[in-house]
Amino acid sequence: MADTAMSPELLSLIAERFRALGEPVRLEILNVLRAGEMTVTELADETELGQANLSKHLQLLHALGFVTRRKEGLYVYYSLADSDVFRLCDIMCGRLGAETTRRRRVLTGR
Amino acid sequence: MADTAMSPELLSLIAERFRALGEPVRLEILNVLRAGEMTVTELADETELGQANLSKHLQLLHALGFVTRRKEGLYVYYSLADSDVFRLCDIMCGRLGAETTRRRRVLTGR
DNA sequence: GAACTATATTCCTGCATGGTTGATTAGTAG
DNA sequence: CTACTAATCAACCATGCAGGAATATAGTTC
Repeated sequence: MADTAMSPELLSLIAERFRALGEPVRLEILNVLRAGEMTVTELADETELGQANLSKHLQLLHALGFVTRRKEGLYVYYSLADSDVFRLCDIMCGRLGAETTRRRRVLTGR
Repeated sequence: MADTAMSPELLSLIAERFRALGEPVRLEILNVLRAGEMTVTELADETELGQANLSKHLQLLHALGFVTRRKEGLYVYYSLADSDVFRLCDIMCGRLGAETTRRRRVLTGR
């Protein structure tokens, strides 16, 4: 792993996943799923998203491995694949906190 | 932090930061900066990006606290603000690895 | 002052993608 | 079989944003 390691392909794959999390509604979906597995309609209720729209987001999250699907009769149950998302969010939240202090330091004249 | 914690505002702030990393060229910029602080033109050489384009990406990365700036004479030196980005990428890479094994398991018939 | 360089900003174009609506496919119940 | 529901798919529109060209700003040197 020298300086300029990281092939363009790998960077694209990583970016693709970050981008998937770069949409508030998708984060919300994942956040709602913390409560446990849910059907699409339950999720639609919780998130106030249109069904088709929600379905598309779920396809994407599933394709990228953020959620798992389980079909049972008429229903499809979605659930979180793992807790990585929240580890990632925690780091981002830490950054937000740091940003605020930094900004305050600037305002108060260092 | 109950079930449906996470205000929409917070979700947006987090998403905004994920989205910033959801662009291959920005990841590349950050990756190149691992070698140490650099001027815009040096970065332009390394990344093969246009100056205006690069500058815009740098503004964004700076606004979100991923890089720091230091002006010296005519030059502006950019450098990584911290190593969070790579912690984040590491997690994503871990996910990529898991994905591959998962896919392989499916192909080989579980 | 003028001439030059490095960086930032503005404007424009094209593409990617989120959201909606309406069909379409699975699965159930009668 | 038909009638119904859940979920996905397809086509569309509107917005956002990456990229590039031209312009503007800051700093240097003469």
